[in-house]
Amino acid sequence: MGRPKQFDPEVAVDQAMGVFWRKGYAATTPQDLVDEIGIGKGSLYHAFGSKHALFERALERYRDTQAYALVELLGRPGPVLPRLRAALEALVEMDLDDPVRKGCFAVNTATELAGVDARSTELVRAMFARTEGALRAALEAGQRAGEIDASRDARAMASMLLATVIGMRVMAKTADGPDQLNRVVNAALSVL
Amino acid sequence: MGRPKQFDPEVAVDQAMGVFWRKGYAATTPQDLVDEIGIGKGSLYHAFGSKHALFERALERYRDTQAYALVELLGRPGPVLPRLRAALEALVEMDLDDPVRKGCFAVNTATELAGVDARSTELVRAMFARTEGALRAALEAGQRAGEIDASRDARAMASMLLATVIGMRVMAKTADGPDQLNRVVNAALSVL
DNA sequence: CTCTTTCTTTACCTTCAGGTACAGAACAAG
DNA sequence: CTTGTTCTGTACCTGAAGGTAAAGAAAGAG
Repeated sequence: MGRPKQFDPEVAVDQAMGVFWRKGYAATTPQDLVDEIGIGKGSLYHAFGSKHALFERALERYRDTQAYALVELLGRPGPVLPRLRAALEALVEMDLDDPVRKGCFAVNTATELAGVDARSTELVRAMFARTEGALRAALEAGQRAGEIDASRDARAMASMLLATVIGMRVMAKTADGPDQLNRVVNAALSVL
Repeated sequence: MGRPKQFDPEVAVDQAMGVFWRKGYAATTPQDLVDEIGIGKGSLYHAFGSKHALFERALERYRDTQAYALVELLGRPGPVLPRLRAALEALVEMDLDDPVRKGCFAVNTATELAGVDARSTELVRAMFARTEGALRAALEAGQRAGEIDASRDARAMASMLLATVIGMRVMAKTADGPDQLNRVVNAALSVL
């Protein structure tokens, strides 16, 4: 009962995610949010409580959509190396094709809020850990299939690949062309 | 002539760098700056013009001290691989020993301001390029000395190492112990 | 057709960001 | 010892951040 909402909260969180992702937490104002979502400030605060609470929901949404997509892609069946290459190339293409170069929301949040906001820090840490786990699982599958030298430490390689991916996504924000990032992808895969 | 300054602008820029590095650009207020530097707001604006101008000077100072230190370390004579390991381990130790986990100021600025502030973006791009160049020079020296397989593409390895270093410094902000980062260092060096 | 509940709108509030203005203080030149 | 110049301190300003309050609108319950 009661008056029904004039907007879909899930959609609103999605739109808020876009703003926070583009501008960062501190630089995003309530005005930016209501402009993007298209509702009044009253509704915004009635539905979400605070800018910070909405940010958390946006970050969770990122985890459940974007971050999950990478994990899912890595977990598919079939040969590992081509899948890994496809995943990295897809990230590079996504990042460079984006006209505003938002990069990775988790990485942006790590640099802005780690140590400042415990909940956000934890969400980012968990996303990193999940990605690392997916990389490790893929590498181990490749080792079992004989695609990858089984004497190498899959866990260490996964950590390094995670660092490489994170670094790439930062570099995508300043890179002027695809060459640098393509070199990273090729070098990273050539050592497995 | 005229009244002499009561403070050393170089020192003030250094202190400002600390604040911006810790909190980021948007989250730093003029009040934070005058509190840290210990001068009045009048002096602050008289000496530096604007928050943004001071930020640029702080970023340049970072380049000339911190970023340069890494390049210098990589450029020293002697065997390359131990030097590379020492450099990476020093970064990890620095990042983890820092109680506020500031990470890398250039990386933080890349994620916060790339695409928003052209001058800062360019400064960061230049720092990345310099570091990449130093890595490449070190790798090529290692190849000439027979320490590193000369058939490998030094440029691509340098790009990958740059990405790895950047990624490591982001991960240092959320990592709860040194294990993950040590794995990254070991894996990165084991593939050269 | 009222009552209750939930949402929307508009207005409003407090604090502070980011910066300016101006009067006075500290120098050097002449 | 005045004059011109640069620095300092205090006061002040405008706008907006982040959020609250109150009144009215839209639904279902009975």
